[in-house]
Amino acid sequence: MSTVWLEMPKQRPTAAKPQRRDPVATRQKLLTAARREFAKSGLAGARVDEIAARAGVNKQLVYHYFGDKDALYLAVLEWVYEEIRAQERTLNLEGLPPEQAIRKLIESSFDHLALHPDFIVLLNDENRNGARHVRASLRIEDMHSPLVSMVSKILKQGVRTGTFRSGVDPVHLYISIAGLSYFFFSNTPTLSAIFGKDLSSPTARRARRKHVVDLVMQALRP
Amino acid sequence: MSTVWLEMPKQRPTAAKPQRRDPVATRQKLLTAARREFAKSGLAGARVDEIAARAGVNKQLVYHYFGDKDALYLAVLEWVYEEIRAQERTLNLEGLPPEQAIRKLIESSFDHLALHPDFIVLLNDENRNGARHVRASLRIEDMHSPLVSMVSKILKQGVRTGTFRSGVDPVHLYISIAGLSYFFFSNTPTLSAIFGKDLSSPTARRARRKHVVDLVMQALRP
Amino acid sequence: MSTVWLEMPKQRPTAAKPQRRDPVATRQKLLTAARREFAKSGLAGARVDEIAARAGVNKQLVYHYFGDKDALYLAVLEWVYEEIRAQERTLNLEGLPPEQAIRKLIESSFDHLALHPDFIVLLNDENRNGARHVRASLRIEDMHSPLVSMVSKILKQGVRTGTFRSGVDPVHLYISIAGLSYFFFSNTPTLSAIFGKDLSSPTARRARRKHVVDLVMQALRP
Amino acid sequence: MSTVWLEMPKQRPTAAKPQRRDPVATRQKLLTAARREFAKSGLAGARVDEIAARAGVNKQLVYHYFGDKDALYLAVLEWVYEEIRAQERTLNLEGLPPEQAIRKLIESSFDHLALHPDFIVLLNDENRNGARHVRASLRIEDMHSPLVSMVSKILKQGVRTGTFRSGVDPVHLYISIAGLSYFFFSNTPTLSAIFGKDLSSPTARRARRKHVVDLVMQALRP
DNA sequence: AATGAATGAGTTTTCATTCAT
DNA sequence: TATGAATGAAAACTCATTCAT
Repeated sequence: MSTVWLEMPKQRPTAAKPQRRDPVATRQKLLTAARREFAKSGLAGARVDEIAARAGVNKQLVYHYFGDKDALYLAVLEWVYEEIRAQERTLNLEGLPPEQAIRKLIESSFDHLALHPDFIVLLNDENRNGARHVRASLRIEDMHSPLVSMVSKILKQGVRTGTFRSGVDPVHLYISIAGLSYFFFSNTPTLSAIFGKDLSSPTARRARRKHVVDLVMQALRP
Repeated sequence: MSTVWLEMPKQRPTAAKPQRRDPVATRQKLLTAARREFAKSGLAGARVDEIAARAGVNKQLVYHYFGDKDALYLAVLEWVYEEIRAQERTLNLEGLPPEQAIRKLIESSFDHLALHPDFIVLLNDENRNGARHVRASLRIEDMHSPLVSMVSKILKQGVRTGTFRSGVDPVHLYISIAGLSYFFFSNTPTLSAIFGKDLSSPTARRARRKHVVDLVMQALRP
Repeated sequence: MSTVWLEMPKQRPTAAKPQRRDPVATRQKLLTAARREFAKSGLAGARVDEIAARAGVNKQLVYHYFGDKDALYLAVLEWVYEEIRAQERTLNLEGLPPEQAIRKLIESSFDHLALHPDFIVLLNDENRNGARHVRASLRIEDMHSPLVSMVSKILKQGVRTGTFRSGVDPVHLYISIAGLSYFFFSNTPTLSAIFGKDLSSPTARRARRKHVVDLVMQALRP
Repeated sequence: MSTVWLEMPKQRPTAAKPQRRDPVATRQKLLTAARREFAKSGLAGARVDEIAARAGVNKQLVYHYFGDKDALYLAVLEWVYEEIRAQERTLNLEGLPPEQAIRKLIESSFDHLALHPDFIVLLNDENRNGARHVRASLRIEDMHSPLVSMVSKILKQGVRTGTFRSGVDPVHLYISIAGLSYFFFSNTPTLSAIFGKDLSSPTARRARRKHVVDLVMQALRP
């Protein structure tokens, strides 16, 4: 599970004294700070001042490196999308038996959200305004997930081997797998309040993870 | 399915001289306008000016009737929660056979979101800030859904009659039913962009509805 | 010669205590302050903060009453144009003999600029950007000066009575009359510096006034 | 008529390897860019960034070569003043008969403004702030126009030969000659708008030129 | 109840200028 | 000489909220 975005920008190894000017590091610091601020407060609620302060740099550099608040938001979105794709690339579902492959997909999908709660918040904002940035981004367009076709392959294989029932649409299955985890993480606070039950605890998470895996696996039985 | 919020503000009754002052109507106009504005722009992005303009009344009345922007937001939240509970009360699942009951629950859950897309947006914002308003609201606390215990009953009955398998947690099943629809509606824009496929069309919706019902029903088989 | 713009906004006569809220007065205070600031610093150099401070009101009221800086600038332009037209309307050249009429026109043209030095500065900025505001203004469009046709009439009459030579284009004569004064006032600082001679003194002005009148009158001799 | 400022920056000479560093050329490129930017936007409206971009060099070089924005503005002013003096030096009015001399002076004055429209805009800004730069410039001080004394000589000679009337002040005549052209060019946009007549066309210019020459020549008749 | 004026504290963005390489 | 990073002050404009009528 990648945690790249939490790492500090690499120091140039040969530099004796700490670099006072390091554009790459500065850009990364801004991006990291922006990710946190946007996740905490949304696009409209985020403050450029706050982002610069978190990054420990001058506010003007936001404009120097990214143009404006909106472009910075897009850069963050591209980052988190790249991150999720990177994680997907590490799955290597191909060699596995259908059942194991689907199970692994569900679990890693759940775990990714658990590890990157900001992803959800960023996406929610993006969806509210009609995916304006995502649709405009060439980079994200190029990141089309290979998972749907993979899910399709796995389903077919599973049907062939008698592991899965037929008639399951791979796109919708993928959406379901994502949604079963996404909604849980996304709505933990209101669900906890409504049910009077803390769903953010590790125990509750484990229970949810198990439930999601079970639900999907049972649903796929022939 | 209640559609109260789509109704036009009450017409002035039969008074000869058009009534310039109508507190109830004014309050409702503000609430309706606020619901739309908050749904469109989120809590931080919503503009009090815009709400007043949409309602066609003076901005000061927002403060007169609701105190401040935050309280208005809470009032909107209470409204949509009340709405969803009202809808749930109309279900009358008790008399139905378990399978039909669950199916009806899933479908009406899906349909409610389809009809009230703003509900999702409002909840997302609320969840981002830790359900601050919901937890503070006594009214919402009183609206604890009776559905969980009902789902529990239905599940037990289904197990008894051999319709359902055992071992399914009612709370998580409820969350799953909600999440399978919620995520689809919530993320339609980004999903459409990523999959290069318009998920907002009636056809796509129908397909999703069927998939969700199938998935859950299949998962509950013994 | 109108000095309207220097007057304080009228107090409401019946108000015992000074009005705390007087939209008309507030608007006028802003307009007056803006006129001075724009004249001093030009459109780009003027500061909205400074205008509000000069007017003694909150900066936001600039936006409340005028929309933005640009619209405020246009309002000032309309004001000074209206002023110059108002002054022209008071001339009553019709009844005068041609020679007196032209002389009066030259003198009052000179005097208006002497009295309203800001007019020049405002116009210069407007001309630099291609008369963007003037062309967009319906009010200024409606203020077409009646002077050109009047000059035309006077010239014709003068030719008929043998006072003036023929062949003088009225539009260009009007421009010349304006230009002979305008340039003097407009460029007083650089001309004074270049000629090493203070052209801003009352004596120098009187001399210039006489020169302009003489030049034009002599040029019109048959 | 000098057109130096329209020329492209000097081509790199015959050096085999293209010369990356050429202080003289860089300075000139900056000056040319600054002239255009100041003419377009005025001192306050001009952007150092834009000047550097137009010049195709790094912004820092503005400070390296000129100190600050203000000093760059002064350098531009000195340039245009030098240009106008250079043009005046080429007139050679001395040998001409008085009438021809004055006519030539008027025409070349008109033509210079026609060819260098930016001169006007630069001067307007300078005049608004009281000729601050011109007064501070030793170079401009040294450029005192020899024309006034020349006009004086021409006038005297003309009076002697019976060509001109007496009593015309040479300084004011010079100002008038300048003003009759200057105002026309300076205010073309607003005048065109107000008169509903395009004064920027070649035809309109020719008519204006003729009018100005006529007006002055007629005014000087005995 | 209802209106519009008025406010003060922000919020994004701009810009001349300086620093480090 | 030349570059691009970095800065701080200020710019236009926004916005929730309160005041006066």
